[in-house]
Amino acid sequence: MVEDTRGPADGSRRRDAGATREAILISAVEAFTRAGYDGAGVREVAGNAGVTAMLVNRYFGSKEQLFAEAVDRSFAPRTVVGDDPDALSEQTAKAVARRTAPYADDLDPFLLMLRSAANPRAAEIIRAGIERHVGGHLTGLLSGTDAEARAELLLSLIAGVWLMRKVVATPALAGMDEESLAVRLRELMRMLVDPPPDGAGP
Amino acid sequence: MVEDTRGPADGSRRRDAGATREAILISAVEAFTRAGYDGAGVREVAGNAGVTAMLVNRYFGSKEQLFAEAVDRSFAPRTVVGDDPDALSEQTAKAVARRTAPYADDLDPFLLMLRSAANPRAAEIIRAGIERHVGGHLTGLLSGTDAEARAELLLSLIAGVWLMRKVVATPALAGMDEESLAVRLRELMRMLVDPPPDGAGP
DNA sequence: CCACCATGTCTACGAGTGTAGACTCATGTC
DNA sequence: GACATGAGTCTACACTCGTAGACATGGTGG
Repeated sequence: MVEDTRGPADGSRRRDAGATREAILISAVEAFTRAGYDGAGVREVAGNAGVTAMLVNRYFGSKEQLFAEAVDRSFAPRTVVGDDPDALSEQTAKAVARRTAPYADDLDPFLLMLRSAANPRAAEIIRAGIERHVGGHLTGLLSGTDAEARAELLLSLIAGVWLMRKVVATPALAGMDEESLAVRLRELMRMLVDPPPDGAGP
Repeated sequence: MVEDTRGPADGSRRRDAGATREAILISAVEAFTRAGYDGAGVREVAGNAGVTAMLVNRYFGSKEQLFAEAVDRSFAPRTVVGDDPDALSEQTAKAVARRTAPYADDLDPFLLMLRSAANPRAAEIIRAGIERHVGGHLTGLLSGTDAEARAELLLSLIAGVWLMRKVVATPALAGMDEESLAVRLRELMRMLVDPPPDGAGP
């Protein structure tokens, strides 16, 4: 009886709206992270959740709204940037180096962003998600002038490394060991975090 | 007589294989830069070149091969990173700040990359294109240890800023004035270009 | 015990995709 | 002036996409 390919073993979860909705959302995060907004289909998301495509639209309204909730779910936990302002450079650099290592393929919000930003609708949703979850939080951790811009530059650096190391897979960066990368990144991040260079007064 | 929408006014270029091929390639660079590999269709590329979709495949074999040639064409001219090793940080920082300004919407290879990297086939083609055109050139400009990795980190920084400022359009970075951004970027790039920190001898 | 409503599925549509084969027509040479 | 060759087009196929409406079904309150 191999009738059902994936999902909850065809008998565990039946007629449980909350659990089904959750399963769809989790499947959506996984699919959007792996293939991006345009590359992931509603049928694929539904299939990996053990339901039909129509149920996705019944619960989430449309693919776009499903993506919006998936972005929220993916960006909500702070897995990359920590909470301690003093150790921000150190911890973030280590986290980026570790989570972009070749063996690690977690479900990172950065991967979801990089693979979905090509679509303008998706890009707008991502922008809103960043502003709501990470942008404000990160800006609050920084002190000095241009905190918001420096926070977004920090995100730019992280996203760029993620892109080149994991998505495009440029050889030297993809093969770089975690320690060396963490050292380089920490120095770069220190420049954005610690000393606000500021314009010298006249 | 508004029978033909775009292209060479329906009478200028007729039965000129070379010119037609060139027109298709230019149209492809524009379309792939604006919408990415998945977002741009062969019919759209053909239409903007004033021909039919089939001619594209007749000249380029397939959409994938067309994309490969478009990547080559887009990455060949060195418009962002200069040729002078001494002024590399200064010139590159200024170029990035200027070409990611809100008013500027040129046909940048970085935009093409960012909007196409979601597709794995396209990502592989882009990786090859970077290695062939910019990677080696940039590595040659750097001296010291880990030149290749530092070159790719430089590209990561550029790509990240391009992504956040132009594609995702994060507010603070999108609205940042060119001068301030150039200053920040120059300092960050100096750290990757000028002094190879190197491991201190034991 | 039965009816009801939420939960989930089936069929289908219209549009769009990349691409293959057959076709038309202009152009240059004998 | 007829004809071969190459430039370009037309029609069509097999497929996927997101989504709408009608239908089936299971758990639960009366």
